[in-house]
Amino acid sequence: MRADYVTRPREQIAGVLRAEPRFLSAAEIHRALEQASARVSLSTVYRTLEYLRSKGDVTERLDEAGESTFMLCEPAHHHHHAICRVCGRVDDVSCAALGQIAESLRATLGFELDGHNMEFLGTCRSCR
Amino acid sequence: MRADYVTRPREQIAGVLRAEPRFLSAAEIHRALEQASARVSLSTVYRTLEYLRSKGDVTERLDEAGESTFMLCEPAHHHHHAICRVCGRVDDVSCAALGQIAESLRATLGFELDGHNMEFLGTCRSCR
DNA sequence: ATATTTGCAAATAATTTGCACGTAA
DNA sequence: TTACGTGCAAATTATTTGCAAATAT
Repeated sequence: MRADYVTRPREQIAGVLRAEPRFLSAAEIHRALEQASARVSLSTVYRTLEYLRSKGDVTERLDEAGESTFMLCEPAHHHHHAICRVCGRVDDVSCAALGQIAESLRATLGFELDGHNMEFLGTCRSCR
Repeated sequence: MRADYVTRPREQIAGVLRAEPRFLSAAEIHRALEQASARVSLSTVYRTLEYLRSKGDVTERLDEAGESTFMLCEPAHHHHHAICRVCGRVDDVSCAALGQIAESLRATLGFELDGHNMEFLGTCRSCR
């Protein structure tokens, strides 16, 4: 589970992700494949998602229930997400204010910031 | 699993959380109880953590592996956490800049913000 | 007295893994 | 040809649940 072989399951899974720009669980992807008459095993879905994640093509997110969900999204430029609670639509959000926050954490807590997670939840423009 | 009965398991579990101001998994709490010769079943740990969470006494966090972890922390005033990668120590961080972020999301994306998660990771003062 | 909590063992559910077979290179 | 990927079924792991016995009120 390392080399970049181009296989049908990998293409089909990438196709589902490309068609649906929101976070999907392995089971949702598997269901989408079934509906498209693509016979791919659930284990292959898991293995392929891990492969894509390790390549940096896919972002993983733990949803409220603790399930892993995935979305095509190269994190080349570090950024965060505004996730619509209604439709799941995801917009990218940059983190401009982070420098100030890092400085404030260092000054008030002596805390050396080296990573962060931010998520914004709400309602997107088309769901209002 | 609702009423506020004061039972020994509940007191013992709260005791472990009080003694350890960082996020602990159900299994870690269970192990701590064993070491203190407190015989409490793992299911009771789970049920009690859910009870404390529903009361608002405990905050739940999904760690990197997707496991649930818990910490005593009434979210009376909404805030976030600076978590030390070395020792797990947690400091509270307020979210003062959120108003501006909400305004910016509304203006640029038409996104109506109604919730957010932020986590800051790094090294605390005593672990540097 | 009686409503609630607990312990235990069994059930779930998401995810991972071993292995024989299929496939891309 | 051969290293890698896939499918299947079984294993693993965190978490939940049913129920009879114990406990708090």
